[in-house]
Amino acid sequence: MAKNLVIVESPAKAKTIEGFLGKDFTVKSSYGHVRDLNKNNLSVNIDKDFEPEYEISDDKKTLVAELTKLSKGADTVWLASDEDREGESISWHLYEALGLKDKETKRIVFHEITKPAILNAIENPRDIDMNLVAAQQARRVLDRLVGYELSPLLCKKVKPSLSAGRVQSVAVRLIVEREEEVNSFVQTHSYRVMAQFPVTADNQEYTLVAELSTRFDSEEEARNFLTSCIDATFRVDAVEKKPASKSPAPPFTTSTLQQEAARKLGFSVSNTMRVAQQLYESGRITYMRTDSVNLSKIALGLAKQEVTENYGGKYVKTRQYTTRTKGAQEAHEAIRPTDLNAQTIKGTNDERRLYELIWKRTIASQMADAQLERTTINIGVSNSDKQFVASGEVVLFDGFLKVYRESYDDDHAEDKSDLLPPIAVGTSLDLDKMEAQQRYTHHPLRYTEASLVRKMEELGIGRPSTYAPTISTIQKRDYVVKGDIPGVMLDVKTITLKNGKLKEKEGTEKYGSEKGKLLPTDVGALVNKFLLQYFDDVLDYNFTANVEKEFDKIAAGTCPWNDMIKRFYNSFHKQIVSTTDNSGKFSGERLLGVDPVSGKNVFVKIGRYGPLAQIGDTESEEKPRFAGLRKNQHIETVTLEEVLKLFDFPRSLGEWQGHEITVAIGRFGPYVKHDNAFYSLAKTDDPAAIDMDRAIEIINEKHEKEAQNTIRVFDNDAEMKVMNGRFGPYISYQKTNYKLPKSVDAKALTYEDCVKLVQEIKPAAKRRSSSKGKKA
DNA sequence: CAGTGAGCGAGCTTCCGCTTGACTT
Repeated sequence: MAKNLVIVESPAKAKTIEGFLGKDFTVKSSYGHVRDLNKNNLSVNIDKDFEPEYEISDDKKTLVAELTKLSKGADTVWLASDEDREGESISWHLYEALGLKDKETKRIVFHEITKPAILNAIENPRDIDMNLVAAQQARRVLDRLVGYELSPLLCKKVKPSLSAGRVQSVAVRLIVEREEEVNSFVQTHSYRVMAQFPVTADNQEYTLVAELSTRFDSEEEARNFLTSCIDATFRVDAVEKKPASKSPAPPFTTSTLQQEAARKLGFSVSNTMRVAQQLYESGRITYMRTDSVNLSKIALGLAKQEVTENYGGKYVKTRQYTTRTKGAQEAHEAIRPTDLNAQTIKGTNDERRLYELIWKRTIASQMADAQLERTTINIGVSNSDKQFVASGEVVLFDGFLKVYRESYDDDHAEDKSDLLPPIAVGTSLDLDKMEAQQRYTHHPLRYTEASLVRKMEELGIGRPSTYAPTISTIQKRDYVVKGDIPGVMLDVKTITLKNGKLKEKEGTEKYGSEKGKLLPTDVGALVNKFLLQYFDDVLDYNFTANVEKEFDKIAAGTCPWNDMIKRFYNSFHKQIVSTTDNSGKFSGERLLGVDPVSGKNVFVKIGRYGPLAQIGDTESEEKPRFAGLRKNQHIETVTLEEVLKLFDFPRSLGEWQGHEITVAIGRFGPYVKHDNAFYSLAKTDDPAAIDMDRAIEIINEKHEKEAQNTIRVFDNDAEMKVMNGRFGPYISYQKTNYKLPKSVDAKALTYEDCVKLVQEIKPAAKRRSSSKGKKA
């Protein structure tokens, strides 16, 4: 057995490092944390100074046993987890879980995975920093207390199986408040005036496009100005040229990679991370969960060489960036190609595209500034004190722009590089055309996944490893959905002056359409309202930043961790108790009006299964009638008329093949029911308009599809079927599914084969009960 | 996947950060 055991966090890292060290070293991975608080209870002993009760995580038991065995046979165990709060804690948990001894344990750290860095680390070991471990423990306990006291309260007061936490609840708040900004936005309009002047200079024809420096509030003012311009003359009053330079963006961190991959490649945040993980595991890029913009010396040297070879020496500018991100821990390098000489790689389409993006960004970060010249031309109007302004930009030296240009969320922010004609002050200009057009102001843009990540990073909320999971959590809890906003058509008036005459035109233009945006659901909005009302301190945008300052004090050894937790918990727990005792159900109920048929009140609110409509008072003797709202209906905006229609279901269509057909709206949308079987309507179907013919069509379509997916049936047993599904062939037997191994030829199975396979194969776990099933 | 919704109350859920595969109909 090797004399030395090195433990790092990631298996890919372990493989690389093993190559740097000699045969006396075995390098293993802990796969992240090995111990944690028990998932099923609080596991923090409030009465014993908040002592946490740790246990080895279920999926780490065999790993810990293996590492323990290896450590017993080694002279020295090198704990080489990351150099940040979580990494220090991982080392300490390993120390505890493996039962290590001080004498034979050494703690080492490195920021880059290079041979010199590793060897240097081995020569400079230290002890585990228990202050840093305490800071992590405070972070862990705080998150557990907040999450496990708030979530049950939400379940009780709002709706079952909800959750709240330091990070997710603030993410939801951001989305809810942005939606409120959009809804309360008051749209105004103004008239923008553009003019075109033909110019001949250096034997070339140009069209000089200029915008009036002021806008008009009313149509009348705009018309008056254009009328006054019929007899006006135009003259160049000033030409100003200013040199400018642009610097490249720093190399990628997790957050900036997610943003750029979304803008340039259209990737979702989780797709970016999945593809990056593949690139990392195949050794193409450095670690993809990082908040650092730092590049290793080796990388800087390689980049310089690559830039020089491809573009020449004057394009080189070696730079080291410093992070400005709140709470960055910088345990890793920035995300970069491991081999900067490889401009492209082999792999899937997504892998190649993401890799090229990373390569370009890294290379560009080590290139010279772009040199520009910005020109502004002011054009005077003879009978007005107003001026037209034309501006343009010329690139004198492209520098890093040769390789890479960062994108912006707002397309309008892209710089326009109109080429302006060389022209002297005093030149008089002929007007070709002038146009005043109605422009509307735009509401703030809703968040995309990627812009939410940017905002969270700005607030210091969440970490590189949690951005993607947080986004999926708030969608899984149904606080937020990803969707499109169609926008509205607005009337746009245009007044044109050409050849000394005014012409007017009415048109329309689409405003406010958005794609792939995060939208709050009724539940999300209600939960946010509840939390803001009773726990505004935890929902505060600065809450995380403030507790981070306290964690820093703990890490510096100037404050005991449980003192900090006690201070927080005393007031927090009081709020929990008083809210539990003093507040009633929080349902967001809204009275829409009176049902004309029964004369009873009609409400909408959040029920046990989501938004619902209710006819009749809850307190009345007679049981109220209920109906779930449709997906596109919202508590705040739905009307009485729309709600009443929901009570038209279930609706009978008559009898077919001896059984009644009904159409109804269920949990998963509208459906047709026949002979105890359910058939979902197509998205294009209107449940109110379904007739007998269409219902039969829907039923037959589903039967055909099922027949197509059936590989084998058996005459002697209707419950045994061999089917073809999304994940390959499987046996369906007595409502349980059994996935067939690849070695089996599904078409050739006999009934006896199937019976045997059903006994051998572990049934496919059902998604819903999977968490429960594991435990039992 | 499938038609719930009050109230009662038993029993359960739930957090954030570190890591990968296993698994899904």
